[in-house]
Amino acid sequence: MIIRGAFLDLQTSLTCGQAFRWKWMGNQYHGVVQGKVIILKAGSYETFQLKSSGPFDYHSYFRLDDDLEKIYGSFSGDPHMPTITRLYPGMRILRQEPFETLISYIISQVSNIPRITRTIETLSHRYGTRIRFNGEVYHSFPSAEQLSRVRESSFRKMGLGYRARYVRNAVQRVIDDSWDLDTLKKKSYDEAKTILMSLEGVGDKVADCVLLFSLDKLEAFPVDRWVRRIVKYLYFQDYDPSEKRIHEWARDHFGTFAGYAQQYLFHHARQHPESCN
DNA sequence: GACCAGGTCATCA
DNA sequence: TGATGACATGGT
Repeated sequence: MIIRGAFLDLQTSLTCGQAFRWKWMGNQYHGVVQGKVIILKAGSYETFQLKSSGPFDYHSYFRLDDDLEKIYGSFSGDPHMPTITRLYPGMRILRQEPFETLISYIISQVSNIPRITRTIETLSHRYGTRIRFNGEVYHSFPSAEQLSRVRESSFRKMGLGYRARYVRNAVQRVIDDSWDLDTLKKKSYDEAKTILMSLEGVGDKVADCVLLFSLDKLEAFPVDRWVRRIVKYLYFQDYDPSEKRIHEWARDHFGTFAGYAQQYLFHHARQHPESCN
C-alpha cells in the first residue's frame, strides 16, 4: 500500500529515541505494532510504502491529525524553536501502546538508547508472541499477561538491574487490578500523571514519557539529562533551574504542544551535543 | 578503566 | 524544598 501526502519524516520519527523497536534492514524499517509486523519504506516526496501482517492504522500511529505547521507556529515567539523545528521538518510524536511504553521507559532510566533497544528486543524475543511474515520471524512486545509469568530474577538476569523489581511490580499491578492503561487517556494530564507515579520506579520523567508517547497528553514535557542540558543552555544561562522550575517554565512557555517542543529539543541536543555547551 | 546513560527513592539539613 | 548518594549494568 502506498501512503501519499503525509507530512512525515519517517526516519527521524522512528529513530529519534521515542520508540525502541524499529529496525533498519534491507532499506526498510521493520517493526511490530499491536501484534502486527509493519514494514515501511520512504519513497519520493511525501510517499511511503507500507506492508503489514494485518490491519494497521498508520494515521493514528503517526498522529497524522497533528497539524505540524500549526504546532511549529505555536512556537514562533520562541527565540530558538523556529530554527530547530526547521532542521527536522516532519518529525512526529508517535502514538504507541501504553503498556509497552510504560515498561520500555521504566527500563530506560539511567541507561542509553542502544542498551534500552537491546534489552527490549530480548524481552520481546523471549516472552512475546512469535509472528512469521514474508519468510522472517518477528516477536511482539509481550503483553502484561505474558510478562506476569516472569520472575524478578529472570528480569535481573537479562540485565535490567535494579529496574527488575519496578517492571515486575508494574506488571503485577496491571494484572491484579485488570488495569486498562488506555482509560488514562480520558483523565486530565495531572490526574493521569499522579496515577502513573503511584507505581514504584515511575517518577516525573517516566510518567511524562508514557503520557506523551502513548496517552495523547501533548502537554507533557519529559525532562531528562539531555533536555535539562539544552534547556539550561538555551533559556537559563544565568542560573541553574530546578526540575520544578523547568516544568513550570515549559508549561507556560510552550503550552498545549510542550511535548512536541520537548522532542525537538531532545533530538537536537542529541544530534548536536555541542549546541548545549 | 573512567565516565556516562531519556531516573527514582530515601535520607538529611 | 533542595542537596546528596545508592542503585545495577553496559556502551563508548
